[in-house]
Amino acid sequence: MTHDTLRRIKPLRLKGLPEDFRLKIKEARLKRGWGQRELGAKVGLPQPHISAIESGEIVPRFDTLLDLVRVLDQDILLIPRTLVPAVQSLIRAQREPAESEEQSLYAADDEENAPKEKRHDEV
Amino acid sequence: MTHDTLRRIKPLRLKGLPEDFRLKIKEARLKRGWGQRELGAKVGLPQPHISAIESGEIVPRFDTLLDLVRVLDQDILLIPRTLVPAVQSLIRAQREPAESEEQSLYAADDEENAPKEKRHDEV
DNA sequence: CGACATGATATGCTATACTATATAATTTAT
DNA sequence: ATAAATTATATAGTATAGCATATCATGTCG
Repeated sequence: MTHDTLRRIKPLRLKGLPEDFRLKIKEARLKRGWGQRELGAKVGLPQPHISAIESGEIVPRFDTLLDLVRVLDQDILLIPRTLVPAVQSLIRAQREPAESEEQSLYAADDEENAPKEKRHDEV
Repeated sequence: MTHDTLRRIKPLRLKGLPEDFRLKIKEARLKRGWGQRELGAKVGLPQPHISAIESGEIVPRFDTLLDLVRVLDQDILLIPRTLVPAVQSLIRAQREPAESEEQSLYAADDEENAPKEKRHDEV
């Protein structure tokens, strides 16, 4: 019964973390030019575990998730329901380039670190 | 700097959820006049487990926590670090009565439901 | 092509969240 | 003070997150 194979064409319903959490984590990781191994190392998790979290194979403990998002310069907050839309638009506003005629002088620069080239002989 | 964590003689360093999460959950529960048993029932957890979560004895899985806060009319969001202060003051603003000369017409009414009297012969 | 980096999968083991239940300890009400 | 409700603790079993490691598949680049 719980097995409904309604695997849409798209999101591939899994039972792990909410999709937006998974996507944002992965996106933030890639934006830094980090591999799963590198991210895992920073927080003390093995690469396969990062893979399992990002793919929704497992749902991590709260503290594990918190560690993860924090090395990605994010945080997890408890938000009253009525404030959720406001907070989300705040986030979106920062995310999007702030489209006006004039570009703002400073890029919306969160976690916008140079992907930092990595050589193959580095540990 | 941050909010000086007054780890006095008391708090007895636990490994559970962050303290503010635990306190806010408990506060929201009490505000509704719910006991641990009642809260647990709404989300399918036994009372001792709620106790363990609130007291910091354990750190729950993310999905468990999410279920919990949602029946308390709250949500958990991923916030970019730079936005955290803004979001927090948004929350505080709503929390606090908005102290001005004129009171606002409508109370800052989140989760501000009548504690709903309960009689002892009720199931 | 071959060397290498990355991510996905698999296995065995350990730690612990979670379930279910009972009961003690506290708090609140009458 | 007694009863009732609420919360904390205890025990035992199950499910699964997390750890460590190896391997496979894929992609990139020289």
